[in-house]
Amino acid sequence: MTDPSNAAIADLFDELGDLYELDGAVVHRVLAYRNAAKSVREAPRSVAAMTREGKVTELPGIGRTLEEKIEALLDTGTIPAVEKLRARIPAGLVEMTRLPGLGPKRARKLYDELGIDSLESLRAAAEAGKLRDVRGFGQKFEESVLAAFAAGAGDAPRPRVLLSKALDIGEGIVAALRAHPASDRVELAGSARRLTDSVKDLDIIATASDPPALLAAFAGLEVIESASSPGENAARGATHNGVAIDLRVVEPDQFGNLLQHFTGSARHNMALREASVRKGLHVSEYGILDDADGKTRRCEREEEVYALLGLPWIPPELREDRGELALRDGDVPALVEQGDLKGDLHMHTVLSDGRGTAEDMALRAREMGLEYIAITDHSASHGFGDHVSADELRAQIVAIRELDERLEGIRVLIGTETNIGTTGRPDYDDDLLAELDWVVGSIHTSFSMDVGSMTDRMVAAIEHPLIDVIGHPTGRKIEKRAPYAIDMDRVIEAAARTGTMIEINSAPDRRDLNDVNARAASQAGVPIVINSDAHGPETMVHTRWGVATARRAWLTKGDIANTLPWEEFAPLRKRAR
DNA sequence: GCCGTTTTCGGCCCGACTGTTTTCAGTCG
Repeated sequence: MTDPSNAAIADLFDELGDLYELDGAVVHRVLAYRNAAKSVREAPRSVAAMTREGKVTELPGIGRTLEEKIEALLDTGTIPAVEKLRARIPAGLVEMTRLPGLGPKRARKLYDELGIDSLESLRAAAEAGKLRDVRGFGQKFEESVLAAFAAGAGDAPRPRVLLSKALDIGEGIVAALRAHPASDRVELAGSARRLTDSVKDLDIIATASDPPALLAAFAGLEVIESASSPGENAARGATHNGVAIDLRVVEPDQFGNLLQHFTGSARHNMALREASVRKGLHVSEYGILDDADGKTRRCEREEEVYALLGLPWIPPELREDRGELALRDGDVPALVEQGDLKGDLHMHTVLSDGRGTAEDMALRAREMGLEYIAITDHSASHGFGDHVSADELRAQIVAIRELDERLEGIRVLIGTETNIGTTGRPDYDDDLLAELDWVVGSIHTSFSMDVGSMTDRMVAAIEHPLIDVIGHPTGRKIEKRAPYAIDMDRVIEAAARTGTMIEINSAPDRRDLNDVNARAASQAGVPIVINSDAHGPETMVHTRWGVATARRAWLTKGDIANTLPWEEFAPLRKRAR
C-alpha cells in the first residue's frame, strides 16, 4: 500500500471538520480540523513519513489526537472517526451548506425535523412549501432556497479565476478609478494583491473627495455588466465575463486599516488578531482598539497598522499565516523582483510549437533588459506533431551559434526541453545533449503512474548528468489539472544532492513549482530558476507570474539562480561542475 | 482539538447582515 499523499490526508481532515460541524461539535474543534488540514496540505514534507518518524506533531495544528488519526490511516487505510461519522451524517448535508444562508446548524435542523438529506430533497421540500413550518425558518427562507436553485445553486461552483486574468481586469479598473477626478487613493486588495494562483473575486479600496460620484463612475465602467449598492459607501459589480468586484470607499484616516483587512488572508488576519489580543489590542477594519486607554487608533497607511502591533510591514505575498508574524524589523526578506532576472532559460520557437523565431525571441529579450536566453524547443518524442529530430536539433545548434555571433547585447544559448521517458531517460543521445549549453528535462506523458514509479522516474532524470534543470516539476494546471502523484521530499533531496536546478515555470496556469514546494526546495539548498516557457515573444513577460510565486515562497534575489550574470550562472550548471 | 513570555486548563478574531424573533443565533467574509 502506498502512503496517502498530504492532499489526501488534508481532504480527510477537512471532511472531518465538516462532519463534526454538522454533528454539532464546538466551533473551535471544527476550526482545529480545518487548521490541521491547511497545515498538512502545505507541509513541505510527506506527512505520512513525518508520522512514521514521530515528528508530525512538529507541524502547527497537529497534536497527539490528530497524530493518532494519521497513524490509524497508515496502519489500516482508514480513520475510524471518519467511518463512524459518514455512517451517521449523510454526505448530502455538506452539499446543502453550499446554499447561501444555509449553514451547518440549520442544515442539521432540516435533516432532524424533515429528514432532508440532499440538495434534491431540499428543493422538493421548498417546492412543496414545507420549509416555512420549521421553527426558525420562514417564507423568506423558502423563497431564497427556490431562488438559489433557479439561479443554478447546486451546480458545480463557479471556478476561480486565474490571477493573470483577474489582475488584467482589476488593474484596469484601478487605473480607470484613479483617473477619475473624484478619487484620491485607489488600491487593489484581497487575494489578487497577495498574488495567489487564482482568485474568487476582486476587492478594491478607495478614498474619494466625492464618494457617490466614484461609486457611480465604477458602475458606469465599460467592463462592468451590472452593479448594485449594498451600502452607502460600497458597490458590488460583475464584469461581462463574470468576475465579481467589491469596491469600498472609506475615510482617508482609515484607509490603512481597510486595506490591511481586505488584503487578508483570513488566516493571516485571524492569527494577527489573536496575537494582538494578548497585547491588549483589538484589530478590526476600522482601527485598533487599545485596552489600556479604551481608544481606537485609525491608520492612514498600512505600515502604521503593523507598527502599532509591534510588527514590521509584511509584504502581501507573505500574509498566509506561514510564519510571517514571527518576523521582526530587519528580517523581512527582500523578495525577488522581475527586474532582478538576467536570463530566461526555457522558451520555444517555430521549430517546435512556438510562434516566433529564435531571433524574434532574442530581440524581445534584449528589449526586456535580459542578458541571456536559452532556446529550448521540444524534443524528439513530444508527440504533438511538432517534435524536433536529432538532426534538426544539430542544425539548430549551428543556427543559434550564428545568431549569437550576429546579435549584439544579448547572449543566445542553445538548449532543449527534453522529454523524460517513463524510465527517467531523456529522449536524445547523451553525445547530442553534451553539445548543448543547457538542458531542461520535463515530463509530458504518462501522468498517471503511481507515486513510487513517478518519483523513481523523476529522480532518475535528476541524476542524469546532462539534465541541468527540471521543468514544470509537478505538471499541474491551475484550476484544471491536479499535479501528478510525486514524492516531493525525494525530488528535492535528489536535486540538492546532485546540484540539479528546479524551475518555477511562469506560464500563468502553471506556476510550477508552487509557492510551498519552491520554498521547501530553496530551503533544502536547491538553486531555483524562474523561466517564462514562452511560446512567442509576447509571452516572455510571463516571468511576472513565476516571480509572483517565488515571492509567495519568500524567495530573494539571492535564491534565484538566473538573477546572476551568465559568467556566474554558467559554472552552476551540472555539466560545468 | 490545539496550545502556552496569562503553560497542562481555559482560553481560542471581528463586525455586518439576515430573518425570525421579542433579544438573538446563525451565517458570511
